[in-house]
Formats: sequence, structure tokens, C-alpha cells
Amino acid sequence: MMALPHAGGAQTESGMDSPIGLKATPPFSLHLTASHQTYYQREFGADRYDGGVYSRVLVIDDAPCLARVSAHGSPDAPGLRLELAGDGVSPQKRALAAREVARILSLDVSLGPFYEAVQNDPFLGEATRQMYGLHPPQTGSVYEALVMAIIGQQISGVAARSIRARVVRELGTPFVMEGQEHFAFPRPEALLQAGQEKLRSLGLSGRKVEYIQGIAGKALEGALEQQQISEMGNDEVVEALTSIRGVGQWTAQWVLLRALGRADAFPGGDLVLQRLIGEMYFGGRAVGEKEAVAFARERWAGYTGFATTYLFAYIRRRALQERGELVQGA
DNA sequence: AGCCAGGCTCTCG
DNA sequence: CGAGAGCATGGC
Repeated sequence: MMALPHAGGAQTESGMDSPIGLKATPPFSLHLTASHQTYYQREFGADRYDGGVYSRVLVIDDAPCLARVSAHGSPDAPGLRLELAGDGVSPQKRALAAREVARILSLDVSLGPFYEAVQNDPFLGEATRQMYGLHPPQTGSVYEALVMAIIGQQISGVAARSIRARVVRELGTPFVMEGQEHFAFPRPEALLQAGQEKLRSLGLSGRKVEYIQGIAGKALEGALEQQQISEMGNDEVVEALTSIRGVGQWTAQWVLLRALGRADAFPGGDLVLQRLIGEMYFGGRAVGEKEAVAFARERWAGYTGFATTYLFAYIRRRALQERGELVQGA
């Protein structure tokens, strides 16, 4: 980029800077939060959680830098350490990166009121104690949440995972650090320049290619700016997003939850969510979208977003447990 | 082998 | 309006 107006401190011009200490509102567990973000894999999309370190390539002022976060302390007294690597990481960029990491890991979110509200809930009460300190992690942007959601529409989680991984690896911006390759989430330009055949070869249907390229176009127009959308109310966001081709109620609610951190979002159209609610609260009977929404809004008023995060977390952990892969971590 | 999977749009009664 | 077809990959 360009010369700095003033020298900031101990950082070098490039490479690794001195670590930044971050605070989180307790209880906070990096292990649970980052694991949830990566679906309990080492890598998922543009997120990585490996060896107790959460990492992701951030794009600050159009320049990529690798953020790595590790934890010390306990959920009730959490301490976090953020390391940034990249060319020309100025003090200003360090501050922006720290803010971005705090947003993605929902560091400032307080779980207390939610935990109190559901402590006697026969299912969620126990789930919150098992996953003590899980904050609802966020996507890198509204644009990223939309693209990821559309890839996942209708198909199974496993199928979606492999397509999402291909999209990020093939079209994402590479960033090499200590011999390891990381990828920033593909920029809108990359999705548009890729061409339909290329995107189809990654496993997307022709329809989804149109949707995703349409969204990339919206992003380039500046119609998906985080700042602007985060100032809208839920209904306003849903209306704006569902006017985009390929974005329905489920996807819009997903964005509210995953990109905007709305505590009262609820993707009631989600099959997995419907099945778990039916299993845990309706004696195994199938419930549809209307019933799931009515139930959740009444029972978890104001906390449906947290409830959704914990329900999904429960399902992901149970799937691992059934395969004997759940590793108990710090 | 065939059917379903963390939806959505388009088409047709 | 409500219902149905079609879509891509991966797992059972």
C-alpha cells in the first residue's frame, strides 16, 4: 500500500507482527466457537481450526492478511491472542483486523440472558451446559453468507461441504504462510470471471451458478455492504434479500443468523432444524415450517437465534459422536 | 440402483 | 393461491 503517516510501535513492515490481546465476554470458549464454525472439521470454507488455533484470511483495505487466534484461560476468564501476518500491516489495519475477528467470533456477545432463559428447558438447558461458552460465530460478510447458503440449498451437508471447499480452493485468493496455503473467500470478481462452465465443474447446478453470479454482481454494485445492511431491521433485511433471485426465506433467515448475528433470527424452513425440534419437543412427530416457527417464537422469544445455534451444534456433535470422532477439547 | 438431502424458481391448474 | 418438476453431489 503506502507509507504510514506515523510509526505505530513494535511491528515490522511485513511478516509477523507482535500479538494483540483480545477480550471476550464470558463465558467464551474458542474451542467450541471455532469448532462450530468449521463444522468440527480442520477446515470449512475459508475458516480453519487446527491445533487449537482458529485462522482465516482477512481482507483489510483490499489487502489480504492471515489472522490466527489462540486462547488461554478458561471460559469464565477467557484470554485471546491474535497474530496477524501479511505485508504492510499498519496499526490502523491491526485495529480493523481485531474488530473483524471480534465480530466473526462474536466475542462481545453475552450468553447470560439466553442461558438463564433456557436453563429449565428439557433439551436446550442441558445443551447449553454441555456447550458452555459457545458463541454464535459469523461469516466474513453478507456476500459470503449468501454464496455459502445457496451452495447448501437442498443438498446434504456432506455434498455442500465438498462443493464449498472446491469453490474456496479454486477461486479464493491464495495466501501462503510458512509453507501452508490459506485461501480468502473468493472475491465477487473471481466468481464472475470464472465463467459458468468452471463453476458447474465445481459441482453447482446451472441454476445455482446464475444465483451466485447474480449475488456477486450485487456485491460489486455495493448492494450488500455490511454496514448498510446491519442498520436495517430484520423484516427489512429479509425483504431486501429475498428480492434477489435465488434467495428465499430460509436463505434470508440464514444470513440474519450467520452474517448479522441477529438474536431473534430463525430459519424455520430448515429440514434439519425441523427434525430436531420434532424429535426433542414433539415426541418424534414431524413438524413443518409453520409449526416450528410458532413453537420457537413462543418458547424462545428473543433468543431463537441462540437456540438455533445450539440446536445445530448439538446435531453436529451428535453426528461426530456416533462415528466416534468427537474429541473433547479444552 | 435409486432416493433423498440444511431450497428455490418456474410452470400450471 | 397451491402443488409439482427439476436441479447437482454424496451417502445409504
